[in-house]
Amino acid sequence: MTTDYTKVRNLKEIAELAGVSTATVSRALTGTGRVNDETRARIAALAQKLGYHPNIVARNLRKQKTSTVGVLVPLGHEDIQHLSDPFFNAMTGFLADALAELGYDLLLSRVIPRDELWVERLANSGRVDGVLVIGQSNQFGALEAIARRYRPLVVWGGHYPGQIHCAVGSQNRKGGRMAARHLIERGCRRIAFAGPTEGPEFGERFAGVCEVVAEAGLGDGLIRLPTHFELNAAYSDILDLLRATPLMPDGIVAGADVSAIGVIRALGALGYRVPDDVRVVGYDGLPIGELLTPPLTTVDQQLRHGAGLMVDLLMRRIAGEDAPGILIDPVLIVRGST
Amino acid sequence: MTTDYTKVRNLKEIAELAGVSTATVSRALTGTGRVNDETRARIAALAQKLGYHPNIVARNLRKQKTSTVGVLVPLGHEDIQHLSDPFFNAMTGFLADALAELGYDLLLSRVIPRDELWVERLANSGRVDGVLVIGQSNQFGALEAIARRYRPLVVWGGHYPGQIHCAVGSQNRKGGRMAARHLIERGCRRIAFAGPTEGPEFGERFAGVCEVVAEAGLGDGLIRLPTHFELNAAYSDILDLLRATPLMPDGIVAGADVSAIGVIRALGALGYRVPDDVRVVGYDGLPIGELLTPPLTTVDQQLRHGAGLMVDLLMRRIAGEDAPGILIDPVLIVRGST
DNA sequence: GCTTGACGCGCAATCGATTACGCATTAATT
DNA sequence: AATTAATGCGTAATCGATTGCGCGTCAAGC
Repeated sequence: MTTDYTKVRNLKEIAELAGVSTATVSRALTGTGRVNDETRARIAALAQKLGYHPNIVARNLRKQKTSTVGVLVPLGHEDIQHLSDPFFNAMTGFLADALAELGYDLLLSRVIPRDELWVERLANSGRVDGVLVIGQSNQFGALEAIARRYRPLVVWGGHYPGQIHCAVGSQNRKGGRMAARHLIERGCRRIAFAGPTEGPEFGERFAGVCEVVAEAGLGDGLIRLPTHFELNAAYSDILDLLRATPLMPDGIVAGADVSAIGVIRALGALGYRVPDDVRVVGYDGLPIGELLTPPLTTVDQQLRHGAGLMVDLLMRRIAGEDAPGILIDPVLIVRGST
Repeated sequence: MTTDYTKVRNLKEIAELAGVSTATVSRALTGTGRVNDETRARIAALAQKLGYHPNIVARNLRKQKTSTVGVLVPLGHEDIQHLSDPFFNAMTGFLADALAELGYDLLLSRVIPRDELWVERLANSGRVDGVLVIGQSNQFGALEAIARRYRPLVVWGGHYPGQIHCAVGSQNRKGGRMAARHLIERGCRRIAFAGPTEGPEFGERFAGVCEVVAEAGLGDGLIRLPTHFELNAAYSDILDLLRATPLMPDGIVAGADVSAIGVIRALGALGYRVPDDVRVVGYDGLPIGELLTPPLTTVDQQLRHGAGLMVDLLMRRIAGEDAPGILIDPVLIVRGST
């Protein structure tokens, strides 16, 4: 079958060529409504021959439905942070897989939230049926406000008392505890937490570490190493902090795998060996952790599973159901870095 | 300022409340056309107060322009291959960064090409101003046909004589040569190529390796280890192939970094040490290569730069210019695996 | 032979915003 | 004072597809 590729722009042109109305062409091509089989076949053949593709924008406008989901990455104050960050990357990849499975497309938008409206601008733009947000960043309040009036919204992040917005995430405090306990079991006595301590998720992880350290009677040895999130920034931060610290840690919990990589590099640069001199635990369970030198012990948030849950919840919310959030049980994966 | 969030759905409602026509509201909010300053301020305040957001779908339909770029990942016959593959992931991340820089959004669509229309379905859907395709896969012919009638299209992939579609990629044959030459300089005498050999890009890389091996008079030692692209599949493929091969290679060029990781794992599983027993070179220059055990020597395609070029070319093509493709000079990054 | 209903299809409204055109009103010009 | 120009804003068409309503035709039912 040859294809003509005459410029067929819309239904109307096909309708004229077929000698029917646009309504009939629409019904014939979408398979809805009653159309004579012969007519339908004729129209379908014509459309195929002329290389016609429906204008999805027009369809979306009319149907008020898009089969597209928006994915937003709020960058908070970390302006440097890129979408190409391994965590966001892994997450968007998993989300894309899960959405593709259901025939949904993914509209990716990086946002630097300046006002309370950063979600709604996309949500109410008519371009998406629902919105997924990766990370609560410093936008917890904004997310609460938005969730009150926009239902098809699912966030990757933590759960807090009275929280309104639907979130999927791991039990951060528990994860923090697991990491700290593991280090103590390995014999560490001077535990440090490295990474951002702002934001609800990091804050909880840090809190979990604090609890365990205190319970073990090692409170005096707790060292706080506040760093940026991003790999290179974390690297130089930690370098400075370790040089300055009066008390060198023998075990470090990093707030994220990406930070852990920075930590391990900095330790290497300062001549410390991992895990011999200092043991390091990450947090996230990124696929690359397994490939590192040494392979990274980490608190696995099971991101692929989490992405699947997010999409599942979102679909139920798009359908009108008031699906509640879910917490994932973190799993400690012990590898070479401890 | 309090925000009401009465359900304001469209311009019309604002127009009624403001006592003006929708035309005026539109002009006031977009800043086009002549509107009295006072009226404009009044309308803007009202819109802000009521939490109004324009319906972008309607705007796109009317303006025939979307500020959105489609990114397509053709999966060829590799049905297993996910969007979460590190290569696609890195690439989409870089593209997202470059597009965000220009205020464009990214519509991600995974495609399994069944017919010649997989690009046009998106291109002519009215949802995007242009299309980026990551990888030529087995769709070279289809891309040629499409490029003939759809201009705002840029592909990541190779260049071939008479090629019509605009592509950005590295000089694959040259890259293959660099990798092979490096192994020979390191003393390797039995060179293997591991990875897919189908598809234009891999084919050229393989060809480059062949040339150098032949020029060095080592043609008899050339070993071909055809594997799948994906990490785990490559791992098991290469495991079988190495067990079966009569001639064990002492240097392996992998067609891609992802394949290289599979190769290194398989070698480890069989008790070979890298680089002591076998040296391995990857191809791509993925960020994770640096973090591997051992760090991966690789032919760097400079993906971030390439993504920037793709976006740049696409913008020029959207503007009507007939921008030609560009080839990136690959750079050999020597690390621990050789 | 008349009624009923299924079928096939067209008419026209609709989704929400943009914009060409034109009509008043007011200000500037000679 | 008359003419011209600038300003402010409304009317209505437009982008391209979907769909409720209704009309005509033909076959089945009684």
